[in-house]
Amino acid sequence: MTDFQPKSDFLRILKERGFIHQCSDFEGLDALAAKGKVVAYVGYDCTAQSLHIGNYLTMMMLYWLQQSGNKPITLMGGGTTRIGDPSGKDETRAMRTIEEIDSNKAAIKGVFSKVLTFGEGPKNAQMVDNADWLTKLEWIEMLRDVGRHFSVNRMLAMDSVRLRLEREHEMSFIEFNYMIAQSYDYVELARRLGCNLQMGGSDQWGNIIMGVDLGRRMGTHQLYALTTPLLTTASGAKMGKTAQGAVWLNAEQFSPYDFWQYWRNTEDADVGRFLKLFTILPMDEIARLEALQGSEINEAKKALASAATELLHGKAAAEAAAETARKTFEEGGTAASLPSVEIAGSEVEAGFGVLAAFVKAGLVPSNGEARRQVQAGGLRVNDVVVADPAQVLSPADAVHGGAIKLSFGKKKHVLLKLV
RNA sequence: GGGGGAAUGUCCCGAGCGGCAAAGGGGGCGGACUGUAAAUCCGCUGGCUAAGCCUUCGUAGGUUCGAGUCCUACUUCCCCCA
Repeated sequence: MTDFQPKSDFLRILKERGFIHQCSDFEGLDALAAKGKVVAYVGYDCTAQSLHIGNYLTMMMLYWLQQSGNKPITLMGGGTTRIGDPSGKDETRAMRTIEEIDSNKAAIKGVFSKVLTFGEGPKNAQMVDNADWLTKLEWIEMLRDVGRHFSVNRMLAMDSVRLRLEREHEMSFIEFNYMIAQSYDYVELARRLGCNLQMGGSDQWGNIIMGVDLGRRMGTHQLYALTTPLLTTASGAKMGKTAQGAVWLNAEQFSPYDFWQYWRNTEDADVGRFLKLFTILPMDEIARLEALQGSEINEAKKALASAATELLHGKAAAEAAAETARKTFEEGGTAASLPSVEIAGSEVEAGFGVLAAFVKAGLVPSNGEARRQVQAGGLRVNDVVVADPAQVLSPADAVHGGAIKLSFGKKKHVLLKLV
């Protein structure tokens, strides 16, 4: 890969921005891309109410694909999610109900239009759902047409299966079939939409390659595979995890402000890499930001946060988040746009315990945790450290335009609004 | 089908002579230091109407003043034999 010099814009951009981990055939794919004839898809699981940062990476690949004159397809895994992908998992996840999957699917769909342009045109993005064909298959027919092309010997050698077997962890038959379903998806999309490239995370390599292989055996045009590297931070942690959980792409589950903060807190060593992967800033601008040293790197982090947030949540949301952060951190003031939680004024008049207030604000999960944090000096009311767990809040504390500012640690702030 | 072993703090791994809210580690959170970074150091890491009370060790019973620890049955997983 390192010595391959792509001629097409698509692969050139992906390569210089660090999206490429493995590809089944660089030359072949490059030739197609140069002619704008790539129709690529990425499959998305419907296991949660929102996609997360890992998915953002493949969405960016689809973005560059479309920008370079090719056609992107987003595949909703309405069918495959009913099976459950065993790749990279030690144990079977809880089975999801069909209602749950459908509800997740509905919640996820909207996010793609933030980055891709959908429509009927030949280069417009298209969304499909594999439930449309997978749920209609006939068992015997499926075995004869598709099943005969799969070697169980090879399937057993796949990482997703082998690792389970080696560790003597259970793998049920339904999961064993996941790769067949995914391979079949690829062939189906090749036939229906002329799809010729499947992209995904590096853990999907095996599944994708199986699809390429199935296509050859079933007589489709040549199919290609392209994967991105596993996302980790410079210090080795899995990306996308925060105190609250995953970094979701839906604003309802992870606010634009939190999203902005997530990128703002990037480790120094990751800034350049993330700018290339998660923003569409031009490469020379990234090179300039990357060259910053010492505390100047903070400028690069702000640029990263704003650019990434703008792409996903829009310019207004990104600017608001940046402004809130500036007031909060650089001026030490209180921005009215900090996340807020409402509380009945009457409740506070009667005297409201600090511990309960922090729980109410959602900053700590329990009274006990709040109590511990008081001991550790981690809680502040209106920027004053809470020293006494028995402290009581009153309406007089609502000094920020009818709100009390509660802080947990240095970075998490919530306004408790009296109503 | 027969024999043996294992399930622990609902994030994970993992110790646990009958007195245990239960060792240790990872992870996480907070504090100090900084640049809203990393590294390092310190503290915390079941709930509550909190010097007390309540609920936890696969499930259900039992023995005992007292059970994660002993007994019985059941569930699940692993290993060996057939």
